[in-house]
Amino acid sequence: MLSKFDVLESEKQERILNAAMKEFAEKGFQHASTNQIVANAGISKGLLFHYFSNKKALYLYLYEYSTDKILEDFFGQIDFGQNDILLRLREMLVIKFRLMNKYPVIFDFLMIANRDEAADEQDLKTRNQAIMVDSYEKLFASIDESLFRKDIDPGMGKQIIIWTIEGISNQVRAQDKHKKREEIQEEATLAELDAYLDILRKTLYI
Amino acid sequence: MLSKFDVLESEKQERILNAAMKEFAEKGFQHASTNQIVANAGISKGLLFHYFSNKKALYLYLYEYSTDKILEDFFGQIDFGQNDILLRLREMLVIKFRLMNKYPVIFDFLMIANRDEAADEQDLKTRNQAIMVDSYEKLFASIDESLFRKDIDPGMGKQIIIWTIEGISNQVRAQDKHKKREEIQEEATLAELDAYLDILRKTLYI
DNA sequence: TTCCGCATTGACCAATGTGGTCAATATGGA
DNA sequence: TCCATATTGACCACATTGGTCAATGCGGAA
Repeated sequence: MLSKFDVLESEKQERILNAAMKEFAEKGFQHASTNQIVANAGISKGLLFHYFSNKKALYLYLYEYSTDKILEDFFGQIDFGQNDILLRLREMLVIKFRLMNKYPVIFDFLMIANRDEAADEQDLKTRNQAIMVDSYEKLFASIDESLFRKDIDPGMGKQIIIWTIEGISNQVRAQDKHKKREEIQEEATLAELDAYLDILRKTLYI
Repeated sequence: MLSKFDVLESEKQERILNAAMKEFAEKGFQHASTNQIVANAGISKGLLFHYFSNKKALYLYLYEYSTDKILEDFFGQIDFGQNDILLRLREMLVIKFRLMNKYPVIFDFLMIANRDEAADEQDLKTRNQAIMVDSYEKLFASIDESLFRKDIDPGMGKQIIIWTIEGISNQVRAQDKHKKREEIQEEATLAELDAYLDILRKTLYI
């Protein structure tokens, strides 16, 4: 059954979700302040507790909501037929940009949520962690190792590629935090990414 | 003049410094709890305020202390004559390991301290930031770009190398957090690092 | 043994902030 | 006009905060 929150106009919904995720991501469950959340979301204290029965319910809602989003968007629409790791990772970064645009803190929130001791509900957590790890492994399991130069360990080659793309991704996020948010500049970043992918292809592949 | 704190036996001193840096790194200046710090350090509340007049004085002490350590150890003993970036970065990682062994949270603390809005004392902060940025640039300024393959942009080549080493470094730190701390295993990690450096040399250099 | 001076403790305090409630009000459609 | 729902924010009991200080522990000198 749909809760009162689920039928909100999506703009207000996202304002609340983003404010809450940001607060939890910064301070963890225990030290996150509902006062801060309502202030950032631009709603009254009473309204928040009209939507969610208490702090923990809000947290769990966020957790399920964001894992769902990630699983659908991120793992759901990857083309597992694409066995060239360079192209597959490029695809992932594009999806990540789309998500970061809509929920700027969703990845931060999930990262700390999976490590937060205070907010247990262990079953839910371990279940989702298992799914995540599983999908993550699948992402890099079936890639075509024959593309690599013969004198290079393919596992290490993969790592270098992953770290490079993480580096670009983090660099974008850092820039983005200091700037006034307009839109994450996909085009410019993708051009940069492609330049790096060219180098990696030229050097690591046959 | 030496404060009461400076003449403590170094074991106790480090216990207090590490406890305080950890707390500030986790929660930022405003939300860090002196109660937590004394609990983690295994001393009484009164003793902490016997050494430091208040929370801010403790914070500033930590800030100066750790920037000093970094500037001395990290930037002070790098061989700027070594223009092969691969070798120079290897050197830096070794020094980083040594520091992380003694002060497991020193880098975390400094990273958040430089961004923390609440604990200003802006002059001190901007001064040290300037020094850091300056040194950081010097670290990568004089490297020998002629070592790179002609068909590779040297700036991008550098970045790939830096990101790879950051990747290894982060991976070690993540492992280390989950393990019972004995010693950060320099040997094993250095062996792994060298394997990666081999690949990078083979692929990016002439 | 006595005594002194410093190291160390933790109960205590006013102040601030917490998650959560609820009676009062705004709002918009019938 | 009226009602049901959306929304507010003052309010509460309670926890935690940074910081104090009278009381105690303790090692060495006499």
